[in-house]
Amino acid sequence: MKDIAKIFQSLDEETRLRILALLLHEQELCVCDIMAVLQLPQSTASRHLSHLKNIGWLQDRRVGLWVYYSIVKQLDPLQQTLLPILRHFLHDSPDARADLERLRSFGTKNCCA
Amino acid sequence: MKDIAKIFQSLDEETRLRILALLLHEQELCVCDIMAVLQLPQSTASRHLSHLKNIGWLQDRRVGLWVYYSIVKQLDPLQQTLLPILRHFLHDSPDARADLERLRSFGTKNCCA
DNA sequence: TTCTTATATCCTAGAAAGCGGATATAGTCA
DNA sequence: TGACTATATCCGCTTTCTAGGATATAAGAA
Repeated sequence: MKDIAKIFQSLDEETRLRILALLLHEQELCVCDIMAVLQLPQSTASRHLSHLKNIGWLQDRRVGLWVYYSIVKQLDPLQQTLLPILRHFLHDSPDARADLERLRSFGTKNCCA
Repeated sequence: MKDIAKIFQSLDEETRLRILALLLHEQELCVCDIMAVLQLPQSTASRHLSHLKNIGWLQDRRVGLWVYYSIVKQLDPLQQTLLPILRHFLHDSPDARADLERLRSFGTKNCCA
């Protein structure tokens, strides 16, 4: 039951939902992308990403100086069940749409491009 | 997005999950049932119940001195989607099973019986 | 009205979580 | 090696959440 609560807890914060919403549309993103799109200080972006990784939502892949985060392919059963629900409900959210728009407009101008 | 986060937040606490798990099996329960089964002080039980009511999960019905809580029939879309998932995953939880067992063993010996 | 009971709310303390600047780490390049 | 960069972690501060005893409210009974 604690595990279930922890999974829901990982979704109870707007910043983390925004990160997941982005990664539901983009294969993978590096920390600097997240910082730029969500306009977060580096430590804040990194902290949320590592939280989502610890809970099991995200995996990371280091390429040189950059670290790319993506959604884990084989999620835990509850998370696997929740994923399409997140996709559906976050897709309707104006905040998530705005973030995606901002991501597109940045194009390849970011640090890791 | 804030609304979505709030719904997940209402599920990020073990006590609230235990209450929902009970109400997924029992049509309705009064506060004293919850107190007895979860072994919570009265103010704690009442606080969590009113939290779940404010978020939209529960409705209450007063009968004399007692207040019976039950799961809302027409939930908000996200909650409606999450409900069967909760049913499924909470059903497998030993904690929830233990609570149900305790509820059965109390039978009609409670305050509101 | 007064007493009793079930529930809700108040209040303060403590725990947990988030924030973001500062610092550490890891990798690149010269 | 040393300078530089992207990311992670540390640390102090603030905010948010919870617990549970104390008090208030609401309803029934005498």
